[in-house]
Amino acid sequence: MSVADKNLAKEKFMHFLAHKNLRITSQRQTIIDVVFSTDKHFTAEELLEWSRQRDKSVSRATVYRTLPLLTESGMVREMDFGKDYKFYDPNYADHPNHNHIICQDCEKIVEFESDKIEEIETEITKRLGFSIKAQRLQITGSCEELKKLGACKKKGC
Amino acid sequence: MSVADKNLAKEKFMHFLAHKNLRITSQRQTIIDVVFSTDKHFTAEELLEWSRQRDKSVSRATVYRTLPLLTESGMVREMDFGKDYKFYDPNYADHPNHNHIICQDCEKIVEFESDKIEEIETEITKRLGFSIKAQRLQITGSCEELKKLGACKKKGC
DNA sequence: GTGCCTGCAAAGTGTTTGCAGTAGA
DNA sequence: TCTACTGCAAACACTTTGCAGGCAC
Repeated sequence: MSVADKNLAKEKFMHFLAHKNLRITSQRQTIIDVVFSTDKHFTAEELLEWSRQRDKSVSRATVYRTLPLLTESGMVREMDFGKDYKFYDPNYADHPNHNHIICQDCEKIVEFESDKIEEIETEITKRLGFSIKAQRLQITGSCEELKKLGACKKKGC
Repeated sequence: MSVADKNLAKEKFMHFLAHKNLRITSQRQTIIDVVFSTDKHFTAEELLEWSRQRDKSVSRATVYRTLPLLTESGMVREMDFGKDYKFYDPNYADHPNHNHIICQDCEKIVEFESDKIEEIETEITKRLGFSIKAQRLQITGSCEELKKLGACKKKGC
């Protein structure tokens, strides 16, 4: 995702806030700057840490209160791999149809797209009568390092 | 899943316990009976409730300590839909490749199978070099009742 | 000035665990 | 007998919330 795209997403989010009569406080500004300056997937705790590096006054509560706004706006996607904590994906705005594979050891997350998912959706709609709101294919597996070495050197790469 | 299949799964699980030198206590027996007498997906809390109806002495701790054994044996599958609690699927032994669609209102869960998922897995393995351990395609949508009435009458059907 | 927003700390929720007594094999 | 197993309650980890003061607009 290019810098220009990132800035566009950021701007859209600002509009989203304005539209809902929500204020752009300095803490929110910091959090937004952080989110829209990375491609990395992150956890709430990581977002707090990164934000505090720029502005000590950002609190855990504000991070947790801002994350739902980010997901509601569609600029960030929440991901749940069945771990205790959730991951957030800041690349969602540009690629709303991608899915994820996570390494079971180092938790490296790789994105991918596949037309076949849409095909499955069509199949489901016809067969079961559900209309589909959201779909997420989340795959757990071994990255190449884990396969070769039996363990990954660093976590959360 | 037929009654015969259920009993087979139950028997397999007993073997699994015996093989690991684990005991069949009366509480475990109750939990096992409950699990292998339903087709329904359930939560830990529901399993506790149902078990207590048969035997008051079953505690929450024992339920939580037994669930990992059930999943480890392959007779039950753990499912995570991003809700606070996990669901467990007792129909996994017979249909190890099925996936789930959950209604966003009443949380009704419907199972389905599709060859396309395997195709996606093959694609991933080739393209990204990951080997796949587990996959969960989780679809959220509206069941027919929700589509027609705008809301579902009962939750957790 | 209005009321949304903040940090703090306490509360909440699903799940796990230490302990001392219990019971299966 | 020998230990795995049990219930209980406290502990846990992540997330949410009540409150009193603060700040964007």
